[in-house]
Amino acid sequence: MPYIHDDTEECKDCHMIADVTENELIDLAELFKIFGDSTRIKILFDLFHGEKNVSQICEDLEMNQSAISHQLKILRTSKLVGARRDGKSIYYSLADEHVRMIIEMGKEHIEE
Amino acid sequence: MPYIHDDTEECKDCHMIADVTENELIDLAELFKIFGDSTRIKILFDLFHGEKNVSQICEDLEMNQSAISHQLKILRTSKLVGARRDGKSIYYSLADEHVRMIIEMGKEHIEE
DNA sequence: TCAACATATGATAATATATTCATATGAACG
DNA sequence: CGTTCATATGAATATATTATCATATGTTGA
Repeated sequence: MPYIHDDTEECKDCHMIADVTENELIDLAELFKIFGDSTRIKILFDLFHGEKNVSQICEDLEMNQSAISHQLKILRTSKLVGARRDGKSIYYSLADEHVRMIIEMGKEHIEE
Repeated sequence: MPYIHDDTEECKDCHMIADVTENELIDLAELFKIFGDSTRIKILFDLFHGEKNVSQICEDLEMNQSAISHQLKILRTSKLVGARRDGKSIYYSLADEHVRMIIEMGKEHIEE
């Protein structure tokens, strides 16, 4: 695979983005996969408005609590959202500005 | 679903990105889903270097032609790549700069 | 401590997705 | 026109993913 290298050595054949290894590409696909589900993207979008607890997210998306929790776990594991406990509730929020930017970027693409 | 509206009317409850409808979010997830497969992202990445025909892509990714063609069809349908025929070969290329930017954005997120 | 509430988790079933194999289409050229 | 090369496509299988149901964990306050 000429342009996808096993390590991060300088590539003799190409000069653009030869520093991307196969594993990095797999990670990248993994990241986009997280955004590629409508429930998860609705959750992320819901969190654009600030932090929310699980019950609020369930109400907003009109979905059952278990489904939401399962997806929140995936988002947490991928470090796309953060969580903090306050009493019985757990509040979720977007992890960083990248999340916002990636979504905005996709939005722009679609809106054309 | 307070923050996800069925139409694009002005929202009374929120002021940020209330112009996103549920269908737009589904489209957005659909777009990210395309990037969320390692074969497709390798193809897109391969095309960063300029247009290539199917055989070249197969060689670069070390994958069989049918698998590549199936994924190219998905990329074509989603308008992420363009295709032109030259004799017996069909040359594929990235459709626009957004594709490049979305990938770069994800790459940045990962590299942190 | 126990009941009530909020959230997480495991198992299951339904659905979606990717790859492979076999074959079809389509172009070039003798 | 028939063969060869390049690509596309359909069917089948294997695998991954999601939502649901039932239940577990953890927190609060009586």
